Amino acid sequence: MKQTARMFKALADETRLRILGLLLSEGELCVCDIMAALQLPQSTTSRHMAYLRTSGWVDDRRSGLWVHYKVTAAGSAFQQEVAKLLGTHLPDVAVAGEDRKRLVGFAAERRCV
Amino acid sequence: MKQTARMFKALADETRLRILGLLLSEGELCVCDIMAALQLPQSTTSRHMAYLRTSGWVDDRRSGLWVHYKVTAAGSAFQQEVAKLLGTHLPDVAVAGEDRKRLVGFAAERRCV
DNA sequence: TGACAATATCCGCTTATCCGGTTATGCTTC
DNA sequence: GAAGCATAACCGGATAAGCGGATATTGTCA
Repeated sequence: MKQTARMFKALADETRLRILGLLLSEGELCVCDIMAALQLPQSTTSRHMAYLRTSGWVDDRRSGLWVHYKVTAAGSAFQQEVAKLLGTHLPDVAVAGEDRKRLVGFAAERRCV
Repeated sequence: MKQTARMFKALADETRLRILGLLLSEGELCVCDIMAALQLPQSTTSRHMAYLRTSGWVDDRRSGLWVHYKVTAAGSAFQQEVAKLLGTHLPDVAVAGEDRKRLVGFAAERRCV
């Protein structure tokens, strides 16, 4: 039960929901993408990514300087069901659309591989 | 998005998850049932019920001295999907079984209608 | 109306969480 | 191996959330 609460704690913050929504609709993104899309300072972004990582929502992959994150596929069956629901719901929220728009705008100057 | 975060905030606490689990498996319960099943002081129980009520997870029904709570059927489609998932997952958690057992034990001295 | 029972709210306290600036780490390139 | 960039960890302050005892509210029944 503690574990379940921890899992939902990660979803109980608007910023982390926006990040998960973006990852669910776009697939894998690097930290700089997320900073640009959500317009967050680096330290804030990194802290939320660490929270999502340690609570088992995302996996990271290092590639040179850049760290890429994606929603994990290794969670419990329950968690995967929740992720599926989030994937159908979050992209419909208005803020998520704006985040995606900013991400596209950033793609031009994007340097991470 | 804010609304979604608020909805998950209600799920980000172990006690509230236990309460919801109990309501999902048992249907309607009064506050004294929940106090007995979870072995919580009255003020703590009431505060969590208020939280669940104002965050739109439960409906209350007053009957004389007693207030009965049940999981609402009036939420958004998304919320109802989440509730369905909770209903299949929460009862499997060990603590939930103990809560149900204590509830049965309390039934004898139970006076609320 | 007065005593009592069930629930809600208030209060003071402790702990958790969020934030952004600053500093540290780790990788790459020259 | 030094410089530079992307990311992570740390820090201190502000806000929010949890807790349970005390008190208030609301309903019941004699």
